[in-house]
Order: sequence, then C-alpha cells, then structure tokens
Amino acid sequence: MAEGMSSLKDVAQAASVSVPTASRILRRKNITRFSEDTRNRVLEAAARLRYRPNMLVKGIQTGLTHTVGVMVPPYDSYWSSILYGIHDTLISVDYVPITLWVQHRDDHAGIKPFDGLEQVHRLLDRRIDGTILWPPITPDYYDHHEEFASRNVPVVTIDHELPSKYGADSVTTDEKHGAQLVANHLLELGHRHVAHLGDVGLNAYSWSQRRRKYFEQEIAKVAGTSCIISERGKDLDGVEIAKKILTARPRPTAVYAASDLLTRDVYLAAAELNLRIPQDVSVVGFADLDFSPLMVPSLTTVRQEGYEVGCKATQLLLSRIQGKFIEGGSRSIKMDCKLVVRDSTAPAAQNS
Amino acid sequence: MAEGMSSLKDVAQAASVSVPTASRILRRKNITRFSEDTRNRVLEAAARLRYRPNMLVKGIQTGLTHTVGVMVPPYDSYWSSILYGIHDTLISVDYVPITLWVQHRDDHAGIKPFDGLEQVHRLLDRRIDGTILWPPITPDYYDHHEEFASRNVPVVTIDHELPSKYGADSVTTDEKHGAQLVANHLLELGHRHVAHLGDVGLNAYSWSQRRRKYFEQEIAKVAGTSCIISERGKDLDGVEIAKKILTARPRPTAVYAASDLLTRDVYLAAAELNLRIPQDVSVVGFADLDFSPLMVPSLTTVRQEGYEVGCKATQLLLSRIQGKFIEGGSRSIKMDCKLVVRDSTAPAAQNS
DNA sequence: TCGTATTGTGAAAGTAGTTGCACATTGATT
DNA sequence: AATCAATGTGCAACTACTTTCACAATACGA
Repeated sequence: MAEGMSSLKDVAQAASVSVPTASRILRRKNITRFSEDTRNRVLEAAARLRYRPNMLVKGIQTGLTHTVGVMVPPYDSYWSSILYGIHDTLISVDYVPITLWVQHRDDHAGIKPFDGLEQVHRLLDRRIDGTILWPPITPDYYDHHEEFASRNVPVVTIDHELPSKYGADSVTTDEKHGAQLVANHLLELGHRHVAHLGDVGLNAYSWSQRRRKYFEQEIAKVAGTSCIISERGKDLDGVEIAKKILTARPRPTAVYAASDLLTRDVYLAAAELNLRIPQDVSVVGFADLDFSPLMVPSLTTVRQEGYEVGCKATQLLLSRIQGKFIEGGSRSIKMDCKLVVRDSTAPAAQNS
Repeated sequence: MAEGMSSLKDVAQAASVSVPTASRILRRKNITRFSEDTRNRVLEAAARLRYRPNMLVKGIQTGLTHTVGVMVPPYDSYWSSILYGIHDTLISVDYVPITLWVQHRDDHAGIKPFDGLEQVHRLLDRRIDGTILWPPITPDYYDHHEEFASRNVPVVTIDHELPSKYGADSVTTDEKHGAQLVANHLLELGHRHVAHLGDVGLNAYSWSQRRRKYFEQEIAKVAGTSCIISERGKDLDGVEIAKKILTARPRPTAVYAASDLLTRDVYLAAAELNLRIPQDVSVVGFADLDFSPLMVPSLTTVRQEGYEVGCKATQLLLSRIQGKFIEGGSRSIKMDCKLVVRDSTAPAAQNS
C-alpha cells in the first residue's frame, strides 16, 4: 500500500494548492468558490496520481467505516446464499463485509479451533459499523455478545434470537409454519407413525429445538399418531441413530430430519435395512440444499430462501447503523418457507 | 461504534495519566520505567472501559491494515474450500479478509451486475495490504489489475496467470498432470473414442484452455483414437451439446467434462438417449465438488484441494506483504491434483 | 552541597483528511 | 474615497494513536 498510494497532500502539491482546497474540490464542497482553473488543476492531478480517498481517516473522523462484520458457521449452500444476499445488499450502499468463521468445518491438521472472543475483537478493532452473526452455542457465548452490546455496535442474528437485553435484531425461519407444512404433508399421505431426527446440540440451537417441538405438536393434534424423537450425538453416528429409528416398533413410515445433511444418514440406514424410499419410508429434510434435488430419490424438503434472509438481515442492520431505527426494542423477522415435494415422500404403506 | 467505544484518551483520563503513558503501558513499551501503581491504574482502567486499540489509526500510521481483499467468482464447494484456506491462514497471523464477488451466481431481480472497477476501489479505499483474486475474463479487465499494480499492492491470482508485467504471483492447478490422469485412466479402460466438453468462455479462461489442450494431446499420443471437442455456449443448452456428443459417429465411449457441474448435463443427456453410465458411456469430471460422490452413479473426477490452494495463495501474499519476498519476478505455484475413481467410469464396451 | 544518574511522566509532532474561520483581493455601491 | 459584498484560498484545530524528545523529581556519590 504505502509507496504506491498517493495522498491528498501529493495531489495538492501537484496542483499547487493547499490540502484543504484539494479536499474541498474533490469532495465537491463549496466548489463554486473556486476558479475553474484551480478546479481543473486539482481534478487532473488527482486523476493522474490515481488518488483514492483513505477510508481509514474517514473512519476515525466520522466513526463510520462502511464495513460490517459477518460471523458465519461452516458453509452449506444455504449459508452461501445468505452471504450472497448480505454482500449484494451491502455493496448497493457501498458497504463491505469482513467475513469470519466461528467454527471449523473439518478438522484441518495443525489449525487450532478459533477463539470466538478473538474473532469478535478482530472485528471491533477494525471498528466495523455493525455485525451480522450466527450466534454459536448459547450461554457460553453470552460474553461475546456483551462485547458488541456494551459498545453499542448493532447486531443482527440469523437463525437464533438472543436474550432481549442485548437489543439485537434477528432473522429466523418461521419454524411453526415449516412444521405445519411437513406435518400436514405427511399426515395427508396417511403417515401415522413418524420420527424426527435432530442434530447435535438439539438444546443448544433454538431453531433446532423449535423445529422439533412444533413438529411434535402438529403431529400430536391428530389422534392415533406417534412421534419418535432422536438426536444425532457428537459421538453417535447418524447412521446408527437412523437405524435405531427405522427398527423401532411400530416402525415409523416417515422420518423428518432437521437438516438435509441428516437425510444422508437416513438414506444410508434405509439401504442397509433394505427399506426402500419412499415405498417403505418417506424422508423429509429441511433447507433444500444444493445437493437435495440430486439425491436418489430426490429429496422432499422445506426450502429456506437464504438470499432473502441475507438481504433482510442486512437491511435491519443498515437501518440501525444509519439511525433510521432507534427504538430500544429488538425486531425479529420470521422468514417464510415452503415445502418442495420431490420423490422421497409417498403415501404410507398399508402393511406397515 | 461511536458512543460505546472508549478511546485511549478515555483510558488515560480514567487512570489520571497522560495519553502517551497509557499508550506505552498498553503497548508494553518501556514498561519498566513506570511505577507499578501507574501500570495497574492504566491496566485496570483499560479493562473496565473495555478499551480496544483502533486499527484504523495504526493503518494510517504504519500503512498496514492487516486486511486483505479477496475477489471471488460465484461459489461452488471448491471455492468455499479455498475461502476456508484463505481465512484460516490469515487468521493465524491476525489478518482478516474482505471478500467481494466479481460476478453474480444467478440473476437476482433488481440487482445490477457489479462494476469490477468499483469493487477494486472498495478494497483500495480501505487500504487493504494485498489482494487474492480470481481474475475475471482476460484483456477487458487488465485496467483493473493496473489499479493494483500501479499502487504496488501485491496480488496473488488463483486459476489464472496474469501477464508478467503486473508482477502478480499465482496458484494454479497442474493441468498437465490432471489431463494425464484422466487420459491414462480412460485409455487403460480401453476407451479410444472420447470427447471433451468445455464450459462457456473456453477461450477466456486459461485453465479451461489448458484443460482441453493437454487432454487432447494425451489422447493423441495413442494411435487410433479420436477426441471430440465441444463447448457449452452461453445460449446453447449443455444437455443439447451433450446429446450431440453422444450421438456422434463413432459414438464416444467416454466424456470428460471440464467441470463437475457440466457432468450433470452429460448424465441427463445420457438418460434421455437411454445410454447407461458407465456401461455405455464413462463420464469424468473435474474438481470433485461436494455433490460428486452423491451423484448416481457416483462421479469419477479429478480432485483439487481447495483448502491447500487457499493456504498457499495466502502464504504467497503474506510473504509479499511482509517483505520476505521482494524480487521483481512473479512466482507461480502449480498445485497437484489426483484422480478419484468412482462408479461413472468402466471399461469401454466392446460392441460400440 | 553540588553534580550526575536514575526514574517517571508529559509535550509536541506526525499519520490523512475535513471543516470552521480568517484574510486578502477585487468589484460594485454609496 | 470609503464601505460593503463577493470571490478565492489557506491556517489551525480536530479525529486516535505512536513515538521522539525533553524535563522534573528524587537518589546517590564525591
């Protein structure tokens, strides 16, 4: 950066004017007060030296860096879409994201796990104007949120609502509606014995809890139904759990997995048990990730519109940053989702 | 940011010392010269006020922001991995990425295409210390590279080498080796009539050109072979092209697609023509994207280690930024790749 | 008791840029 | 000829912080 970057001083010198004069002409303040000759000299010098304003300075002066922090979990295609939405919305108002991970996807040899607090400080030290974050596991991380809250840095969370004292806005999926869609679809197909397969940390992620709870409630509304609840453990292999579900009595004729990723385990377990999908078991996922239509059979799932989630979250954040929304309370937006019916669901077998 | 962020001045005031004293104690410079009482007062005040240094100031003072620009194409899982590698390597030395897109994945209504030059300026205005970029289409974009080069901002490119006058380092895949792996695999299976399916902009991307060229060369080394070359056009449907390939005479018994994404079209075309994979046609892809093992049949493809690409690119960049590598020339690193044999390739049918 | 060394601290200048205010010059009006 | 306004430009101060230099206060030996 150093050597090649010309400063306003360089431009002023090249145009034989003072620094304030160059500043005013380039910023278009009081330009009418300058002679045309002066204006042209400054403009020409700036172009020739490829002058670019230094946003760091603007940052320390105005307190606004036009940069927002984004903290995300390891990617799937849902999160990629969210990042697109965040990026596009930020760019449209000349903001820029600094994207950091809060968890690792895989264990890469030699790379130690991230210290969440350090990641938060990396953003704060660069004086981001606000943050969009996927809040990792609950109470352990509350100090991290305190870091933002105590400095009045606006925060928007995705997929999880923070306790209201942090005053963070949130964008979540309408889990109740999602549960209704899945439950109704399965009930209409005649399924009475169903199962729900949750992911590790069922109790840590609020969306995970809600996804299970609402589904259970919807199923329970109909008499004569049963719903098995299980959870893939940290050490417990997903396939094993799925096999346990599929060998229970009465055997569930449909399995609803809390995420498309988990349906892979269900597919594998079904294959091992010689159960056909969808003839013997129907399978429903959640998210509609990019591989879901490619699965064989293609997966029935609930689509979340990641791009819109990203856009919405960014709009909430920007309205806080730009002071268009000041009230103390926090806003929580529920995004709609819709059922995408593919080939992994079919009417319940009569002879189950 | 503004209100909640306490400055060094605040800390100094709270500790009843001057700003320089607070600075020295917090930066650990000449700490021995301060009385223990003074040190404790400053440390305690900083902790209480949650003081965090302002990297913007360090940026304007030292010319180093500990921030690098990353400009990427729309994601597939290969690029996600690259971003992980970049992120992890940067974080390990307390740097941070600003990731911007240079192209859109889909056409999202109302979002206009990015002005590449504006994206470059967004990074330069924030005084990034260097850039890792996927250089979009060739000569049209050379002014953009000039923006970096003229300011001595180090650049590392991925998947493409810039003309040497820009002095950019690069990380690319060893295309020649990849071509050999695929060609040898197919030749060993007895395939003599093969085809290559390239992507839009065959001539715009150097990796695409090389991928085709080296494959042709390897196949041509064996007598009695033929190799059909085609390219998915901007308007030409990939499935149509794949059908054209699969109905040529002599009909190719193997199709090598320049990217895993293109193999979907080949699979669909084969299904429409009632050709079985791999019994009637073998299919090979390139990249080993996340969905490739899930395809039915699972895809034989060449694996690129995106994570390592990202790490390597970042290491090159950091060595430039930190002045450990100064020479004028540019370094170009070729990353190894390996063949992952799955179920989409089989010996050539005798009766073809 | 004076000079020197050591200890502890602050003033000032610099990084890049913006903005309020001052001031000189010129032209028009009284 | 004196007054006023308009025009054109620069000084100084401010943002947050680091660093060099200077200086006061105490301690110690001669």
